[in-house]
Amino acid sequence: MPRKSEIAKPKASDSKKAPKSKKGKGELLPITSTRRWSNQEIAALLDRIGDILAIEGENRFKIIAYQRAADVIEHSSRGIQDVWQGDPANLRAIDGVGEAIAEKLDELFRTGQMGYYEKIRAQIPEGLVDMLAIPGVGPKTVSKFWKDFNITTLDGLKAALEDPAKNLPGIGDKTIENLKQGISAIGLHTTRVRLAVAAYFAQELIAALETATGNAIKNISPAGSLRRLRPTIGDLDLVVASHKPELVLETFVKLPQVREVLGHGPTKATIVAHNGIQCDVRVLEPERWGTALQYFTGSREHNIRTRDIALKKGLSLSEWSFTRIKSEKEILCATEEQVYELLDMDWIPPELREATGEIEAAQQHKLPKLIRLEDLKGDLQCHSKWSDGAATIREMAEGARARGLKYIAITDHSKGLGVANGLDARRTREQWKEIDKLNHEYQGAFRVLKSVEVEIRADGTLDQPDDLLAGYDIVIATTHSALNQSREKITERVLRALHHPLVDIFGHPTGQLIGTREPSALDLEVVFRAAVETGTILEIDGSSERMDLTDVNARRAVELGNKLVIDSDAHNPDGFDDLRWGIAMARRGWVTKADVLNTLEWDDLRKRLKRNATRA
DNA sequence: GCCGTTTTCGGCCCGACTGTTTTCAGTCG
Repeated sequence: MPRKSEIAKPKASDSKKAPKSKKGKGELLPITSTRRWSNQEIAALLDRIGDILAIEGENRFKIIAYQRAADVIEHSSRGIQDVWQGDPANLRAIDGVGEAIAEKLDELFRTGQMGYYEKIRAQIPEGLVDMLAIPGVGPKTVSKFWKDFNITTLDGLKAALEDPAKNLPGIGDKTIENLKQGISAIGLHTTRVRLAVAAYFAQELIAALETATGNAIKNISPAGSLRRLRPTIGDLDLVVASHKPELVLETFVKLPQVREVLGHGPTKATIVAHNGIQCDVRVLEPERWGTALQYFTGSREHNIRTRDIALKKGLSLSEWSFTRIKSEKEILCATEEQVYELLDMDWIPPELREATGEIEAAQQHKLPKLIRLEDLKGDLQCHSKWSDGAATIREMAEGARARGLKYIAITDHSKGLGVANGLDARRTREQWKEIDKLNHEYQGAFRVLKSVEVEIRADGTLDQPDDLLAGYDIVIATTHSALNQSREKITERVLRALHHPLVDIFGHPTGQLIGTREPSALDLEVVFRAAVETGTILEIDGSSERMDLTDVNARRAVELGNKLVIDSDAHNPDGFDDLRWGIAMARRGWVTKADVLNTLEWDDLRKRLKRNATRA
């Protein structure tokens, strides 16, 4: 939920110095030439404008307008520059983008410059925005440093805080201490962790808190971006229903996982755990569970919209309750369903609460029926000891069976990927014999598919000959090397593979590794259209490091008519549990069961494959 | 700066916690 940690890393491939807001050391621009702008960069630029305006003391609603536009653009499933198409009027269709911002973005796309930004950034000292990165320091404080004390840089502030002779009226000892700590902590609390890491840690904290508080806790749930299953999590939010909030919070801040207590009041506490994850806990009475959980799940923008709808119905909505504005009478909601019902909406799955159309859909009773984990009948990417996996094919099959799956494709790597002990033709045919034997044993109760994760070479050719590719049940093609190719080059390379008649699936399309490797420069819009045209299926790789396609990309792909598969990319039997992260991305992307082909039985799925369609 | 099933003007979500300028502004979520 926190605005300031929602800023995704700009694409490394797109710019050397990308716009950044609130995160410190964010030298912005220079904007010098026309090029392609990622949504993240545009959002960061608009946020930056908001920051500057805030320091200047501008009308706060103007600042909010820039922030909201940034938020919408960042969460958009389409590249804003693609939407633009040379006409600012196209940008006006984006919620939160009006005439003024549309004109400014138009100028940015046409000229590579934004005059307004250049103008306002020249009005304040360069270093002021960097100081916003200090936790607890906002625009008013920065403005005070500047105007009252003539402090305009982080280093200047640091020196002033250390200087006993420096008189800083209005800044007490406690604040000075907090500022010193805050400066040294810049960047420490802003790293987002992967969804899986946050989810498992939340489980651990919840178990510890429940054990330590006896029966004081009536209900407890993750909220915030974790409950919405965003690919990465900034802060961990937990909501607790209890009649003993003091006891719960006293216990919480003393848990062994806690490194530092940042705040501790009667209903709320904030801590930093030893693993560096910041965690907020809120406690309310069980009678208020519905409004509490709804509010803390967010997103921020979803809440603003829902509260606005409440206002139009004469109701004020907070985490505590609804309140009739005229009579000041409280209406308590013990469930989230009641909250949405009072707003005349269907209950909205948390994964959709990003203010990207779910509210309108819920009002019109047109929410999609999202895919569920139990809808999956098979997994079309996993690995065995034959390449870089840790288990035998039999062990993998048993792991999948234990989770209710009916088939898996063993997709050990092709030989070009030397690091992964890739298979050549001879070993491939040996592996097929083992699979045949296993399938014979299963007698139809389970099926192991002959498959390969074939490497798409830098020039777009495949790493295995066609006669070998023709022998598999199904083939998934992926890129692992030369991921830093230019947009044109890597797109052309992938298109070549999509047009290959024996490539059934294009796996983990962008090659991203969350927090480690940015997505490739691939033009997904072009790739998605080509996949539809060629009948190539796109993969959501659920491995918690990949989650690729991500939510917005999956949504766009389905909008364009693509079919998907959701795979675990498991390298050991427990790896099949990663299917849940793939499902998370799919659900966030509004994906339904009908969009995902491995919800089908193998016999039905087989008929949908390109290799079999083209033969028929 | 954005927006409209009351509005093209006049609104814009709501509350917790902290520190200090002791009654509330600033920040955060």
